[in-house]
Amino acid sequence: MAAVDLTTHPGHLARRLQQAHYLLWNTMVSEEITSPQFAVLNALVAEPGLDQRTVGERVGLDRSTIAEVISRLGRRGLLDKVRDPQDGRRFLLRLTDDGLRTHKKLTVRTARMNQVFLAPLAADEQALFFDLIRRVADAAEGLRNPSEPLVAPS
Amino acid sequence: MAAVDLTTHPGHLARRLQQAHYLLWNTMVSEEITSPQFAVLNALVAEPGLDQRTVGERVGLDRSTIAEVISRLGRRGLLDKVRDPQDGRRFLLRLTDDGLRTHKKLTVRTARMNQVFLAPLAADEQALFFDLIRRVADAAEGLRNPSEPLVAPS
DNA sequence: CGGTATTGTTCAGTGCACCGACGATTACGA
DNA sequence: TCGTAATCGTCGGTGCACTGAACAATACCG
Repeated sequence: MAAVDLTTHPGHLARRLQQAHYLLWNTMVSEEITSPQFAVLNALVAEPGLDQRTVGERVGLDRSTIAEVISRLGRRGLLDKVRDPQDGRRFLLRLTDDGLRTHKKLTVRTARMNQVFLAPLAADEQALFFDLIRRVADAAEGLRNPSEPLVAPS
Repeated sequence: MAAVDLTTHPGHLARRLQQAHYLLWNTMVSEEITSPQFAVLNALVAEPGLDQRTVGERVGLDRSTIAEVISRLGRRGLLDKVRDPQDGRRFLLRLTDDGLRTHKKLTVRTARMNQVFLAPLAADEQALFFDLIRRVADAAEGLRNPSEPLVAPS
């Protein structure tokens, strides 16, 4: 009697959206490399030599998760992990040639997939779609670290 | 050099949105009951006596996942599982009193959480937000079952 | 210089999400 | 009616995602 309409719940919609994306990715992009794995490859193309924690920050994954993703990519020979000689806590990450090739190949397929995924929306709606989701996600992430200073403390 | 801007990738945004929601849920709604678990409770409030597969269909989870979620809810004493006397393959699911109480309590908190989550958007933007996400998710789900007939075969 | 705090990584535990394969049960058709 | 097909649930395997705790290395401060 007091049941709720889940289609007005952003969390439920977000989950369904991600699942839909997951399925499309699997059929149109790759069954081996997942979307989060591609995000890591992409971050390392942009900034080679990052450490794990920073990569996680770039793609939005916590320490534990990023460690697993990187371990899988390393096992597939797509990246190399070297201890930082300047700071023995860090591992510096760098794509292998295979990793670079894989990123290039998937970039093309990902673009095609995004077109199909967003096909139900007109061009201006797509821009809105990005804007709305980004604003909600950014705001919620901001709630996480209320202590994050916007200016450096004097 | 050929790195891509992930903020224009709907899949990446969807993942970030869901993560943001997950965190907010954990702090504002419940640390015990998760959002998918609440979705199952809600489906059983609306339609008591459903079988597992149908519940999965209602909330958008496949058989394996729904089995685990239901097993957890059963372990917590929130629902009962009874073999269908009419069809020995099925289990009929029904909330316990505790399950009903839990759903009621979480419904209130979930509404509050949704308000906070969507606060960055104006009212008309929220409606748009729902509409755009729903359209994309529905279309992608449609691609899944191309054999799904829109009209009953004669 | 030495002790404490911070930082980067790992590990254990829980939960969601998919696929493919399997056994049990029911439905359908020859 | 009897055998094949479809359906429901389970199981094993892979991968994402978080928390909290442990460990090692570095940084900072008295």
